[in-house]
Amino acid sequence: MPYTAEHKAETRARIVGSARRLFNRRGFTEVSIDEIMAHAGLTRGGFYNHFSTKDELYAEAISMTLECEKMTADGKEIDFTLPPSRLSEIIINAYLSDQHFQDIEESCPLVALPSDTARGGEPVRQAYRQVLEAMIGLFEASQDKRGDARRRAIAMATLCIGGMTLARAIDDDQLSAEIRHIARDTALETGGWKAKSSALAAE
Amino acid sequence: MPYTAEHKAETRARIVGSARRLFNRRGFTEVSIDEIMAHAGLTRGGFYNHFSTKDELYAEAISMTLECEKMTADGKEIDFTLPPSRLSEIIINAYLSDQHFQDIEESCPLVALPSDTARGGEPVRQAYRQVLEAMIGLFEASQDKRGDARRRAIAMATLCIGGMTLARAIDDDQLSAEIRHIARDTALETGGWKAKSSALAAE
DNA sequence: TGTACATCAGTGAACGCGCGTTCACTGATGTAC
DNA sequence: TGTACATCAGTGAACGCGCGTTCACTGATGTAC
Repeated sequence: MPYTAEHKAETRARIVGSARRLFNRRGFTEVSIDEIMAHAGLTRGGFYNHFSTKDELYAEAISMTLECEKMTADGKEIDFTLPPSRLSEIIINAYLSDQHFQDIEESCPLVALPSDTARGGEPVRQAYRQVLEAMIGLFEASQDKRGDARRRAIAMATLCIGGMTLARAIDDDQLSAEIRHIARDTALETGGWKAKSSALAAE
Repeated sequence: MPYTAEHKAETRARIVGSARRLFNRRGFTEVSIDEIMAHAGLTRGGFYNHFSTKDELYAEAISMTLECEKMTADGKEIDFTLPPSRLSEIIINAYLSDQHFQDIEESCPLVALPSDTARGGEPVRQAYRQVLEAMIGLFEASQDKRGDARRRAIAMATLCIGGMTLARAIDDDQLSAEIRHIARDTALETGGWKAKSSALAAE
């Protein structure tokens, strides 16, 4: 067997990674297979050695978030061995941060691609749900000493994703920051943490 | 002058309305000018008598929500002369309802097109912001007897839009309903109203 | 009131272009001997 | 250890197709006389 299985897996992962970044920036349909392959250092035709159709790639580009847990906060990698409560607090702050607001390519797909996913087929929407459930599960684990854990976790996730989605869609950076600060503080309060700067966020 | 000015304005409005419905369902770039014109009862070429480019249409399709206040709740038109507090309560319930979840074509563009808008030019993002500000303003007016009115209003808007956006993106109707119920109840509580069915929403 | 005319909303063929996908190929690689 | 070979990851030209936009046109209409 020429070329190892790892070689093929690595190439495949490189294609998915390239697609993820391009999709985050421009959406599923506006990115061509040509571009995805070029960014992965390959040429057009080879795509079909790894995927049978472009649609197949959408779900993988979203699911990738579950595998590579290389999320960062303040430039440092997030330590996933921290206790759930501390971890969730860090994630809420990172999620609605300036850094996540600006770094579209490395964005969480839940923020970058909700409309594209809603119009997509079953596999993409399943992948999107799985990433969302992972986020909700993480928040829920941080609430185990309080009642209504799941309810709070879903409210927190909605505030994080919804807040950043709105911030990205509008043309006014000041309003974007205000929405992100309020979403962050409300999510933190919902989870039982102290809001960072409610007064500052209002102006 | 052949054809009245109203005739041209009506045709133009028909094109924008046709575009609005198609965009809500499939997004900006996946809808062709051919389709938009056909749904408006016209042919391809005439488009450029009304708009100089396809991009110009995006902003108008979103702004349209501000003009035609024909929102409905439980099948009835919403009465915008109601006091702000009662009006906001009705709108939150309508926003996260089954009806709004299912009726994609007549959807609020804030839910249907956030990703498309984030990738769009300045005019689209301005239109999106104006519709969002109208929603925030309406919620803010309902809070005038309470402190932190704007903060609460932005949290309510984020829960409404974020909750419905997530509900539309996933492949599990039960989880969609759970998210919508929790977003609705949390928004209602944030505004000082009674939640409808917190217990039921949890399961 | 009736008619000739100028206007311009609407038509539909045509343009260049880039897309997703196919396919015959090529050449780097691991394996058998 | 060295070599011939089979495999298949990757190549790039080609396919049919639909897009946004242009343009010469046509014919319904309001207006001037």
